[in-house]
Amino acid sequence: MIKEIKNKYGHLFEDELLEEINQVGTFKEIPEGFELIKPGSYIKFMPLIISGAIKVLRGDHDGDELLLYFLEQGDTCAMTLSCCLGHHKSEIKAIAETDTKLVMIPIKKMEEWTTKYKSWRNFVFSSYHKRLVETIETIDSIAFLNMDDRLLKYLKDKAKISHTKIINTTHQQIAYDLHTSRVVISRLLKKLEKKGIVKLNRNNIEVLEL
Amino acid sequence: MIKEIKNKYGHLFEDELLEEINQVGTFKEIPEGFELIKPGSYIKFMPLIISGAIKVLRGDHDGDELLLYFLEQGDTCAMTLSCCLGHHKSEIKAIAETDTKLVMIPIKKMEEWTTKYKSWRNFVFSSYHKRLVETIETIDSIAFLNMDDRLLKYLKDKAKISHTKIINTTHQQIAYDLHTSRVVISRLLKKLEKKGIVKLNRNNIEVLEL
DNA sequence: CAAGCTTTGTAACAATTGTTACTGTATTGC
DNA sequence: GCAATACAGTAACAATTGTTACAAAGCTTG
Repeated sequence: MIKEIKNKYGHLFEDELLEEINQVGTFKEIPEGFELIKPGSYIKFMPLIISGAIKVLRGDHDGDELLLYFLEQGDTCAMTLSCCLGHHKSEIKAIAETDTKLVMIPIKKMEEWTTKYKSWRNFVFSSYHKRLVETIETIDSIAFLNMDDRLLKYLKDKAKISHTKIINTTHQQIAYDLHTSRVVISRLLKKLEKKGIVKLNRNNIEVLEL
Repeated sequence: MIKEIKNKYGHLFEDELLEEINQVGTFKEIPEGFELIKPGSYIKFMPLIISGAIKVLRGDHDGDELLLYFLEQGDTCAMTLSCCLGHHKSEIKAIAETDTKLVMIPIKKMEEWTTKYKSWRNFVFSSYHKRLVETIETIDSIAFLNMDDRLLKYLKDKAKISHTKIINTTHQQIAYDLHTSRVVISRLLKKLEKKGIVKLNRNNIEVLEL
């Protein structure tokens, strides 16, 4: 494990901290679609992402949901952080977007490390910052964009995160992520196809313009 | 100054830190409507709110804007925090919602204190957490609620924050905060009045049901 | 108080998004 | 292969929100 951690986090953390991560962390390989965090559950571990991608959604009481942002290599989940440090319930849902490798850190170490390592503190602060900025960008999309532009942005983000132009998903799944209906997505996708921006197939969408 | 800081922050910070705040902080009284943070500007001080309230908005390039949340006594601005620590530009706008008293902390002290004081670290973490949660709640409103419910929530929040049932504002101002048009707000307010939930006057709205 | 400005009310209409219903076509499981 | 299921296309319509336009009422200032 130490090699992969060093590879992805070596430029951030000092050797001593890397060694501690190696000691107390648990390496995990998560398959695409696996639900890492369920709304309402208590979180006992904090994930450091080695490779792959995780999508983080807001889920309300009625089963409505909405994509907040994606996490990539080098990221951690700020909601997890604050749930850990504040011992709150999770207000979110996290699902592996692709096959993902990560290291689970017991929450107990978190507080210890914030005291002990400056690099860890900076990492935590910068994670919070990134997540806050991304959440606000999500607000931008919902508040300032029409559904067609939100859809296009969603497709581009998804293509970027999984490093492919071909997105394997259904219209219904997109509808869930954007909190709208399947019919609306089908309609707008057809419009995008007519404009030559995407190519539609069963269970997959090819983004032609990136 | 020390008395007011101790009064509002005494339960959070140890005496030594309170003393430092007293030494390096600048006490300020801000009138209602004063623009504390402009989008695109660099921030050099971090405000600790003693009393009053500040509203924080997202402002995009085209002059579109949207209310993110209110800050109250005991709060600080997480965006400021991360701007300070990360030396980023502000992506937001902050305006005094009521007459407000606050202490401005030079950003240089921030990092020093995160190393030195555990209580300060916890304060910063908890501020981030609160802001992240509130930002996500704002997403809930925009994504899951219709404009009439958003409007009612806005009115109740505003009444709560300024400790009064009577809100002094114009329909146009509400429209800016909720990023819609004045006509829409007037229309929905009239509906709320017919339902007996609010009473409308020129330049003020009385919220009857809290 | 008269002119000008701000604020609010309202109607008529447009655009966007949401809903229901029904179709056809792939895919899966037996 | 056949039935069941999942997925996508489309139309027709409803609801919500946005836009334009104009009138009336209240405040401000000379």
